[in-house]
Amino acid sequence: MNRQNVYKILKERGFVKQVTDEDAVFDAFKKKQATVYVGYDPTASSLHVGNLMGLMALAHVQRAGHLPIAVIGDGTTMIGDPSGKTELRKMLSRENIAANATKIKSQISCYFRIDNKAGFAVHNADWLLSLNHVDFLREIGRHFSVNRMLTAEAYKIRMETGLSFLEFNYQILQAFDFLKLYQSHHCTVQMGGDDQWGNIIAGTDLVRRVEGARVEGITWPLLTTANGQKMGKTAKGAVWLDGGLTSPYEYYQFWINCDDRDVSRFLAYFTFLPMKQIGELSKYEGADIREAKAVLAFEATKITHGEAEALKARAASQSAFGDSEQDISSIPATHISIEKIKDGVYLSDVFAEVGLTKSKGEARRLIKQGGAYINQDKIEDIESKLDAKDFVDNSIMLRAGKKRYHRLLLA
RNA sequence: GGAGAGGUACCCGAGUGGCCAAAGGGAACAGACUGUAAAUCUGUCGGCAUAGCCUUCGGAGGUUCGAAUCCUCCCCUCUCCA
Repeated sequence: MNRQNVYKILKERGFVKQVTDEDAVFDAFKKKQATVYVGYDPTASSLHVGNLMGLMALAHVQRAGHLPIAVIGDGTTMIGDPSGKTELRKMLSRENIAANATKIKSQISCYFRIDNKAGFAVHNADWLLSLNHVDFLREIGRHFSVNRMLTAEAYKIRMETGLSFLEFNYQILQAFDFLKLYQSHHCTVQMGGDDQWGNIIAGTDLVRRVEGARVEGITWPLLTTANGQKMGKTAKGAVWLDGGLTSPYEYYQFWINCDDRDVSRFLAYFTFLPMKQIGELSKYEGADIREAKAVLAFEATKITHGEAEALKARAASQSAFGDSEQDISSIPATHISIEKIKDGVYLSDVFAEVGLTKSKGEARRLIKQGGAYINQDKIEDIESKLDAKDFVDNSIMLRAGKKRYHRLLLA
C-alpha cells in the first residue's frame, strides 16, 4: 500500500505551526503504525468548535492507519491549565469533571473510532490522582528546572498578574502524561494548539530524560477568524459540538456565516474534502463564495451531526434564506398552547419567551428598529398581538434581524 | 503578619454627596448598503405593558432629605516588606 505520509497531509491542510523536528516527525509516520495523542480538558459538558482542530487532526491520523489517543484530562483539569490564560480559572468539582469527561468521550467518538484497537480514549485521572507527592517529586520533579519553566512564553502574562503554585504544576503533569503514554502505548507524538507548545516540549524533554527516547511534538495554529476574533464565539456564546446545546441547524448557520477570508482555510481544517477540490472551491469570487460556504457548512455539519442532520439543516437554511419551500424541521421551534393565545399575546413577549431576544424590552427595541418579522411580514407596532389567525398550518415563523429564525407551533 | 493600591454594567475603564441607569472605548444587537461575507454610516445596548417605577457600582450595616461617592465591619485581588 502506498499511502501518503500523514504529516504531509496535516501540513498541507494547515495543521502545522511548530514541530520539534520535521524530519523526525516525518520518519515517525513512515512507520507502519505511529501513536499520537491530543489532550482534552473536560472543563465543560461539551467540546466546542475550538476543539475541532485536534479532533480533525487525530481523525486524519487514524485515516492514515496510525493510532490516535484522546487523553481526557480529568486529572489535569483538577488543576487547570494556566497557558495563555490571564487569570485562575474557576475550580471545578471532581464530580463535575467526571460528568463532563463521560460526555466528552462519547463526543470524540464521532470523529474517529475509539475501540481500543484503531484508537483509544484514556483518562489521565487514572494515573494522576493516585500519585504520591514525595515519590512524584523525587522521580519526576527533579527533571524540571524552575528557571526554565519561568521563561516559558505561556507564563509570561501570568508572571505579571500572578501564578499560583497549583497552576504552575500543570505543565509537569501534562509532561508526565506524555511519559505515561510513551510507556503504556508507545506514544511518540503529541499534538496540541500552539498555546500548548511549552507543555508539549516539557513532555518530550521528560521522556528523553527518563527513557532516553526521542518523542515529537506538533502544534497547530491557534484559530482566530479573519476578524481576529477567537474562533467559535457567537452572540449566544460558544458553538458547541453537542446538538443539544447548539442545534445542527445553528451549527450549519455558524459555518455558512463565516468570513469570506476564512472559507478556504476552514475547508482544509474542518472537512475531509480532497485538497484539489478545496482548491477549486477557493477560486470562487464575490457572491459566489457562498457556494463554497454552503459546502463547508454541509461537510462540517455532516462530520459532527451526521449526514441526515446535515441535509435537514441545509434544507432549513435554504428554505429560510432562499425562496424554495423545503424541510424546515430543523429550525428551532417552541410549542405554544391555544389557551395562551386565545386572548392575544404581545409579540414582544413571544420573542423574549422563545429566546430570540433576551428580554421583553429588547424585543420592543427590535420591533421599534424594524428587525422583527412574523411570517416574513415586518411587525410595525410594538403593541402588536399574536392570535390564532396568524398561524398557517398551526405554525408561525418568527424572525429577529436578518438571520435568526424560530418557529412557533400550536400545541 | 506589616505597609500601600484597588474591586464600577458582557469586557476595559471614567466618575469621589444630588444634573447617575452611571462618560468613553471594545464586544454585541438592529437598520441602511450587500451576497446569510467584509468595510462603512445610523441607531440601540439593566429590568418592567416604559414621559413612570424597580434593581444595579465587591458584601453587610450606618450617616444623610439624598450615597457608586462619606463612616464602620467583612470578603477578594495586586504590589512591596517579612
